[in-house]
Amino acid sequence: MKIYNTMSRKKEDFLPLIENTVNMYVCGPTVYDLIHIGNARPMAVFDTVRRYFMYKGVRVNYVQNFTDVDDRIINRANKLGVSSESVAEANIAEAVTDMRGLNCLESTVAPRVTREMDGIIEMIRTLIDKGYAYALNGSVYYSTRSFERYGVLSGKNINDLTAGARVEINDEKRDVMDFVLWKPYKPGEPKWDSPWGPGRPGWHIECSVMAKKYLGDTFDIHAGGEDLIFPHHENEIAQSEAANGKTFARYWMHVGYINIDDIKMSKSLGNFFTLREVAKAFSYEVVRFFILSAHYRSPINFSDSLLQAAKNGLERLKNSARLIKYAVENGNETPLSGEDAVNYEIAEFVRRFEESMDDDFNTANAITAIFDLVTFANTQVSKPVSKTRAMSLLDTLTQLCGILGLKLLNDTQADTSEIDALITKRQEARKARDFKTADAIRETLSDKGVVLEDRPDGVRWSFK
RNA sequence: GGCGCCAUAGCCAAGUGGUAAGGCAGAGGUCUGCAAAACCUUUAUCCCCGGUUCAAAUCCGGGUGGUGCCUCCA
Repeated sequence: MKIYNTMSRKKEDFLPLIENTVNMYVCGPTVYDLIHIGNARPMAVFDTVRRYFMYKGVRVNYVQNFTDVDDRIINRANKLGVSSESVAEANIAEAVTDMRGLNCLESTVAPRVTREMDGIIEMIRTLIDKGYAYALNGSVYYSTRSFERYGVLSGKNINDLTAGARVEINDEKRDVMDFVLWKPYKPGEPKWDSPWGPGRPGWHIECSVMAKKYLGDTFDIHAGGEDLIFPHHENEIAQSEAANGKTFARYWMHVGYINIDDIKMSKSLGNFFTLREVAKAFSYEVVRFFILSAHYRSPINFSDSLLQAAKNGLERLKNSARLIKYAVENGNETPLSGEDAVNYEIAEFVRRFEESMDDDFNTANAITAIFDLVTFANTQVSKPVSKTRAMSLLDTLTQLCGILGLKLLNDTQADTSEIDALITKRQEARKARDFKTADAIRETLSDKGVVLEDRPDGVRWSFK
């Protein structure tokens, strides 16, 4: 398996530190509001990465944090006249709802900054002791120039940065490129005690601390959005490697941006959508499918028409699952000739799927393999087919889609006798050429989520 | 100013040396009371110029256009 490593800027063979276990850390959202679709991309992508590892028989320790102390949360809380804890608490709950909606597996650990203060203070103290950080007037700063490798991940040179960076004026810092590890308390903000006085941690230190605590000094994959490469991940490396004296993450994975009209979605431009509103207009599943339909490192545009196209494509997969399921329930009991050839074909689709996923999680190509499987399966089940053959088609399709976190069949149960009665009634109407009534009944059934197919051999129905 | 990325059909999107996957949309066909679904057929020489090579969308150089990071952001 190959993974593109942002650090080396090339695809590398992936070799986990511990056999059969992958430790990965994914930077999670800052919970000041509902998460937006930009947050949804790493969630969907790295959940898929995780599922694929699991499919390969590898255990995954998946850590995704919630940043629950931050300027924006504080601003929000002050605006609403409530505590920042309650803002964070409420939005974590919302984020969890959204993540479940996206069908993301629960994190092995979902740490929160506010519960990790001891570790944070500990690491800051270590950095000061080792000469990488300095305390000043209640603040603690990291001295970037003390860390020789600073810039390795983003490919930036400190001197180039200082030349053009629009840095806020802060005469206090020894160097404009230094970043804050501990911020002194200001009225209206939450605070924790520390050796440097009351205050709160800077943004970057939290991930260094939580990754160390839950995954160790060195772990396999550190993941997040592309916009975290600099300065966030760069700073994490500086902190962790300086404090621990070891390699931090061995592979860095970053998802591309989500754009609106080819322009990056951003807070400052205000051109963003919450995941909640998009899921309402389409569905979480469509969002997930849409995200996975492009390679995770490419930027993707977001628009209604693109979502609609994704929705239609996903519909095709679901229809296929329905057709195959019907064949599973109604197929021949005894195997037909040519089962071996079919099994060989099926294995070939799986092989192609894996080959694509093994190549830096190329979900776009993996989906192609699925579509080809679907065409094959649809052809198979349009002819007489055995239960066992239909079963292996269905198992394969649902398994591959399951790796992508897509559920094709919904398991809603309803009173089928009522449905059967309506279908009988409709058939009588059709026989009498009373198509108006027949179509009305079809409409009624459609509202119940029942799809009808009039076939030469009778009516077939299934839940959508 | 420094450092990057991208440019493939109407739309989206794979494809890093051997003569263009897939999806959506469109067109035609099979099936059908009409639908829906499905299946079949059909729609590109890969931004431009030059170079390397037996061979380039794929490598190199130049250009054009777009965009990102250097500030909070997934």
